[in-house]
Amino acid sequence: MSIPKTYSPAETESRWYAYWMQHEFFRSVPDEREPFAIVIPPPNVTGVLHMGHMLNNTIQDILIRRARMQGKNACWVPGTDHASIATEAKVVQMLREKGIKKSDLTRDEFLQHAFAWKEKYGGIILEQLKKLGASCDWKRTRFTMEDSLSEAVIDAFIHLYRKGYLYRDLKMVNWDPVAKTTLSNEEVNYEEQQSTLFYVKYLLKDSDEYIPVATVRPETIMGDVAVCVHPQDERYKHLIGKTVIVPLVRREVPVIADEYVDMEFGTGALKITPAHDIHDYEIGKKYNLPIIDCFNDDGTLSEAAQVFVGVDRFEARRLAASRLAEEGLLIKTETITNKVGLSERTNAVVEPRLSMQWFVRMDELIKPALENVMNDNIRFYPERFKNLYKHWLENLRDWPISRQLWWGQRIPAWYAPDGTYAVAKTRQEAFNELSAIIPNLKPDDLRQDEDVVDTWFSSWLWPISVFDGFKDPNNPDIRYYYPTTVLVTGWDIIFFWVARMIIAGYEFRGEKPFHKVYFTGMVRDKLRRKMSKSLGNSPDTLELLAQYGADGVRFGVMSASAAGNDLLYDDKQPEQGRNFCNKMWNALRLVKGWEVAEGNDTGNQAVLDWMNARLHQAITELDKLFDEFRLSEALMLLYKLIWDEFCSWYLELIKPEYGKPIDQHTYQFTIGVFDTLMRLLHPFMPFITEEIWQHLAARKEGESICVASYPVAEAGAVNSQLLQQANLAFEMITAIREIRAKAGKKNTETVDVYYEDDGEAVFAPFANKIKKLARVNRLEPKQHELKGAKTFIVGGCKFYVWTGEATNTDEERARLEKELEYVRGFLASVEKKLSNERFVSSAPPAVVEGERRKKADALHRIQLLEETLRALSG
RNA sequence: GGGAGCUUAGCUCAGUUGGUUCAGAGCACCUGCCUUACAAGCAGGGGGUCACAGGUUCGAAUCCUGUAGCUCCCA
Repeated sequence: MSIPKTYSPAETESRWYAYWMQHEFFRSVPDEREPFAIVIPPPNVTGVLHMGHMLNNTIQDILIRRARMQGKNACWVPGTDHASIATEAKVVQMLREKGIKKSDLTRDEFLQHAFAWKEKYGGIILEQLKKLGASCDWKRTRFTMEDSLSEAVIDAFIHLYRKGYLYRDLKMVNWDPVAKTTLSNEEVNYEEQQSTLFYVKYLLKDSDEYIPVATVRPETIMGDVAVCVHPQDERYKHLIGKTVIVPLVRREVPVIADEYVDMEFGTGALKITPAHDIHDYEIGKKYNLPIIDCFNDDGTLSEAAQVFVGVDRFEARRLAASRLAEEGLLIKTETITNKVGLSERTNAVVEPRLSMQWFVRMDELIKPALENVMNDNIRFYPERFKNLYKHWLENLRDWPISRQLWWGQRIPAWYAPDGTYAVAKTRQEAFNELSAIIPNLKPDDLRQDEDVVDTWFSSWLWPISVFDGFKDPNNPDIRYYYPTTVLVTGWDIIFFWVARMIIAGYEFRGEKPFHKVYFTGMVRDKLRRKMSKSLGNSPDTLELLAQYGADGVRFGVMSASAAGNDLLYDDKQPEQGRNFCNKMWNALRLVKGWEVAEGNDTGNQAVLDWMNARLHQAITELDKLFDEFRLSEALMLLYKLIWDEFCSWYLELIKPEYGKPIDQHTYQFTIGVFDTLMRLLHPFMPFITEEIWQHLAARKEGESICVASYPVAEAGAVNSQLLQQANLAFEMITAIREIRAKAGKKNTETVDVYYEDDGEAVFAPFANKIKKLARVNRLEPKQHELKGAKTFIVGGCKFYVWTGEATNTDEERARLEKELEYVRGFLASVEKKLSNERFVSSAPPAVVEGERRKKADALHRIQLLEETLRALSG
């Protein structure tokens, strides 16, 4: 049979993915089996596959494929998130390129464009996930803005409103003047910047005296309503209660005193601008000061500012500074470093702004969410994220959910002309409610809230809404799959999303949304920088998949990512994965290339038994690693099992001589082991394992490794004595090879090996295998003195290797003395322990016994080494 | 300012309830090999005072305290 020398993944992967889809192996419907459900963290519809997605989705696929093979009813629900701000920004830009301004469109027209855009581009990332091998039930694909899920959002809103958890309030919010929308605290990034601190004179009314006020924002002076000093500040104490003149607008405002002021910072006097600073707002509220909002929603100055009207805030800052200087009111300037909030979406400097918003009151809602994570009812992997979660929940503020956008679920609140409002599913319902209290109200008088809700207000319902748990709370899907088994996501959205899903789960269903949460780390580049579009340090994922194959890439991202730990990406990782594929491919070529002979008398039985024992030992270890979500360790274990033990040892041990056939018994066993190995590896590397598995035996149409049974460990198969003997035999082979290599022996040349006493017991079942792999001609008991032979000790026995020429005595002596020195040092440390009475009396007996054995071994080894040295001298 | 985490081989990191010859893996490096599955490979090899200083313990990479450096989160 002719199989190409190098494995090429591209064609193989698309062929098998199509086969899997055709046979609907990933389809899941409720039945009597145990469910194993995962809901995907829905990627942004505007998104393309990046490294984080690959890591995250590979992990989900590993868990779901393994569960499927274990006979569970595995259901992985895919979908996308409508991502209000990001998508609206993208659509606005797309329209602008076509010469259409958003402001020229009605809301409905805009939404039509947006949905058209989503239809065209919104599925790209899901197609890319297929290239990665993701075994989602694609028939279940959901979208957070499809009708059913939007209805869930509205229902949730109404539910919370009726329970008194929603309220409207004027609050200081983070305003993005570019996107013209509010941002949540989590969507603001703070960055250090160099800023100018302006020292400005606030003149006292009818006096030449002034209070110096330091500010980095002179463009907000027009909104000043007071100057505040510390009540104990000797510099200003006598001015409290007097009136000062606000520069530029010549407004008369009071000097007030509050302990909030830091006497050390700046001049110790603070200008109070309630409309543009959160702390000023609090102080303003405390002293009943007016609010003067001097900005428009796009960051330009408003009529209320009186000066620089229509000018952008940063330009206004320059203008204000120079006018202050002209008027002689600028004392000095200073450069300082301060932190400035930037919008995560548009990178615009965030403007604190007072706005009427809908808020979710969180105090009651968080209670079950906190309790059930802290008591491990929902388990976090790694556990340390519990701390972060707890800290956040305990310091949580109310959640502002209004977004001044069109793309999203519109808030179901209807306002009558007098401002009275009702929250209801439809205009008619709202009208029914309001007309009862407002005479002569007509349906058309009602105006629906212009805002949509925050995207997270829809994605927090995801584990419920994908199973239609709002529309039909008792439907078979939600009853079967909910709570889902595990959620896999990056720790960076533990607040945005994970915590809120848990809150929603308990609030809307009275039950947790998932049993376990596995947090992945962030993917970073070699310089430890988080991968991001703006840095351009993320590799092109599609190119990676094409270059190394999906299996290679999956291996690469998994091999270096312990749970919750960051992954430092390097091209070496998928390269290693690709090489691994090639290694397995060539093992297949070897096995399939053998001619098989009748008959069972093989001389391989000990090797087969060893391989079987090792295989089942490994399965047990793997199960344990999976239980603890130690996936990268599980993968490394399989890598070594396949490469080192199956390929390097096992196949070499049973490989027939060139041109000779292999016996039926060994062949069948080997195919069986190979099959088991492929099934164990399949969740990690689905494509190549399917390809090889299909080659190993004649399979029927419709058979697939996807749905083959996952191997189960047989405790009885683990023969520890045989494992021990094999290890000694391998040690011998390595020792002989080392001597050969140092002696410069060619592969075609053989050596002779002799042993003393009961040496045969060390390697008995593997004698002929040692001869084969170490290229040994004679392996016999030592009959006479062997002057000049090299020696090694394995399993407490001494072996002599005769390479055909006498060894260099000086070198050999030096080597032996070095080893002797090490063993003596080791012996000393063991004896020290054993001579300590408290060790002998308080350590577990097994440990003490182990130390005694070590001592005996060391003594024996020393004796052998000393003998050898004497013989060398004599 | 408050909190969390990290420091183990040249690099990236495992190391679970303290105890087996426990100091490991991968990559990188050195030497020799195109040995009829695989040079994307084979065989062999070198390399670490487990950040530092104390403490607990019969026993510490592992537990505790402190110090230094780094990273992240929150204010």
